[in-house]
Amino acid sequence: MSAPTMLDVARRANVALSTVSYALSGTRPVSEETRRRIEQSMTELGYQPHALARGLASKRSRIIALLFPALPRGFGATELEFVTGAAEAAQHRGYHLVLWPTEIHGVGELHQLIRQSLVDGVLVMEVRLNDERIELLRQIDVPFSMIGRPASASDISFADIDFEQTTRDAVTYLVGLGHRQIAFLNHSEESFSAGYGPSVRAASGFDQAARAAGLTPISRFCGDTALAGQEVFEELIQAHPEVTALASMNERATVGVMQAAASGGWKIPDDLSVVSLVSSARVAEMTLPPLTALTPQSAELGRLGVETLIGQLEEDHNELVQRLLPCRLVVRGSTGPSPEEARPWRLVAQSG
Amino acid sequence: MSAPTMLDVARRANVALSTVSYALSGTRPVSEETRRRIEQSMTELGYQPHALARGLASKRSRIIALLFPALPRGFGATELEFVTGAAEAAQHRGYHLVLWPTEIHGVGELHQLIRQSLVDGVLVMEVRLNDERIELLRQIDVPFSMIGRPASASDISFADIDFEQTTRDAVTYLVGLGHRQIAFLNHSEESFSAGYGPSVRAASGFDQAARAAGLTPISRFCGDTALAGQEVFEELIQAHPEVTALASMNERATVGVMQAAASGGWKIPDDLSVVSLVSSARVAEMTLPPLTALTPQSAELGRLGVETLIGQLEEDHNELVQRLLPCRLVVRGSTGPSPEEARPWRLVAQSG
DNA sequence: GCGTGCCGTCGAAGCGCTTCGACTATGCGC
DNA sequence: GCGCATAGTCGAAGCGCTTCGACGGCACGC
Repeated sequence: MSAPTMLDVARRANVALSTVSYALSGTRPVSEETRRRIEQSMTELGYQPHALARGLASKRSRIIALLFPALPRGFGATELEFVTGAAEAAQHRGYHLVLWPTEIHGVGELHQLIRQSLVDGVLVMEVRLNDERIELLRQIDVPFSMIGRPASASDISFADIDFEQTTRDAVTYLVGLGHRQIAFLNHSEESFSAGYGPSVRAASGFDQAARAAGLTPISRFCGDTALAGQEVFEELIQAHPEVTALASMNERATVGVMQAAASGGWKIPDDLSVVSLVSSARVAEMTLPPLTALTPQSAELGRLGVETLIGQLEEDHNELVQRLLPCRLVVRGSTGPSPEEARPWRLVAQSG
Repeated sequence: MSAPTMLDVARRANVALSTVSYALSGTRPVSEETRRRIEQSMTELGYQPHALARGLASKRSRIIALLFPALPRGFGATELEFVTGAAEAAQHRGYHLVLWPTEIHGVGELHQLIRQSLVDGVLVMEVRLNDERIELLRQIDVPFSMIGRPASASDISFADIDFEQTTRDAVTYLVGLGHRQIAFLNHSEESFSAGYGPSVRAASGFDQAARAAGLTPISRFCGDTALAGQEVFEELIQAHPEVTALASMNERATVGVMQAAASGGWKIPDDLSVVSLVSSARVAEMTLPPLTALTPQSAELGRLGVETLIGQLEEDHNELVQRLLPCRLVVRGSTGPSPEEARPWRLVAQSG
């Protein structure tokens, strides 16, 4: 009453066991007639190949590991979508995805896990600019790919959000609405100095885009709390009352900004436009008005990461795949035309 | 240059292959001296057992599947914590966790996956009150356990949030602050009628707790958007201006409520206390003031689910484990004493 | 007509492990 | 002193699959 094996299928179809294997894998030609009998025999028995046996014999488990930092800060809907996107893509390609939280017991344990020959390759998430996992994987010589990327990734495959492009898109969008005084709200200065990729890349994208548009870049670091956002906003409008638009990389601070703005009598989007960068719909829809946001194609990134890795595993030419995906702009209620454009008296009042 | 096998270890230690196996598993006694030699030989070679071979021979893969609905309703930080908690627990027990998104291709595919003998057991997440996956798993006769639970789970192991207790805790907390007019904000009426567990259970918990405290339960259904929250709040204070506290199961609506309250001139928590049920810290800290919340012990639930399942797999007595975990109250800025208590003139004004 | 090649199939040898049966050496009861 | 359990070890038989080498047949070229 246990599961049927390949031998059962073979007997029922009156062929050798190996022929069934060839019919299944296509490794060697099998006549039309024989293939038909084998397939019928398989469906009749409800045969499913035994994953472990297959893996042991072929030395390819068709399992890939998803490496993610345990207890990460700010793990949210976006990251979850990476995971589900990756899992779906893997399933689609006939692979399985195992979850390996790391960094609790350090990188040594990772080495041991890989030596168990359970996985064919590794997909690394939440890659930091300087990530010891990457170096280790390279040394072990296991196929891997990343979602995100370290500072120098010249020879590794990855899929990542295009933070610079995303920031430029935000600026372009705001400039198109007539805004000329645009502020950029980043994560904390600590995370920036620590080389947190998104923070660094978005900042550079902003400066670049602002200069290209002939604007003076105004930037602020800000802790990842609503309260910090509130405080930074107060300071910002003190220092730059002329600001009409804000592009924020910092979701949690953004909420604080909006509430501070509201209690300060600023109407969003009439007096101030706010666009949230790299922000999931889930968060963007949590505010009033809902945030115009540049939303990462997270599931797509997860999918890409898996595809890239499987490509490496299945082809021999082992080509480098590096993909940067920009975020998609979803206009909601938090952005509108520049007040200086819509209500030019403001400009007059200021210059006067 | 390939990985060392058990045979390599055996030769180096001058013992039979099977002796190495016994030393490793403890299945049969091995003398102290022999064990020492074997262990030394293993560390010298950097031996790691081959997971697939072990699984094939022992008929136990030490892999468990985590089943979760793809594109589920409001998959957020809480659910992600289930996953990471489960993955960590599995790793800790020497198991691997594979991710199986389901329901895109229906339940039939699940059956096929299980027949591949890749996994020893299944952990089901986001269980609905009437969940076909449960019935299927039971038929296939594969060990499984759940995070969440269907309507009738008399004979299945699970770990779930204690929604009823959580709601009672919220009411008790508010009553302790002097509130006597407490409203309950649920998810949409559709999800309630569809038998969405949290919605149904929390509602019953609220009615029960309110009656027990001698209060008249006031409840509202509400769509899962800030805007819907706003509208429901307007309607609610129209119908029940006496309300001083709100317990909400609906995170997204809660945000709308708070903003509507703010623009209506209500001060939180002075005029209105808000407590968010089954809400992650991540969301609770996104508002101003930050929300007092009952936060689920998500990682713990994931851990419990895995432990329960592994227990089933490893012991013979296959005992039933059903655990309900209440949420933990974290007081933040959105709750305070009842205004009627703090400022009794309000009461006078109303009665006059 | 006979080599040459390819098609289609078979049998057997692993993949690296677990586990069973068997064997020896020892200790124990009586 | 003999039987009998038990500790400690070994060899071999799988687990269910992939893959290699081999072999018979048929088509082709010349």
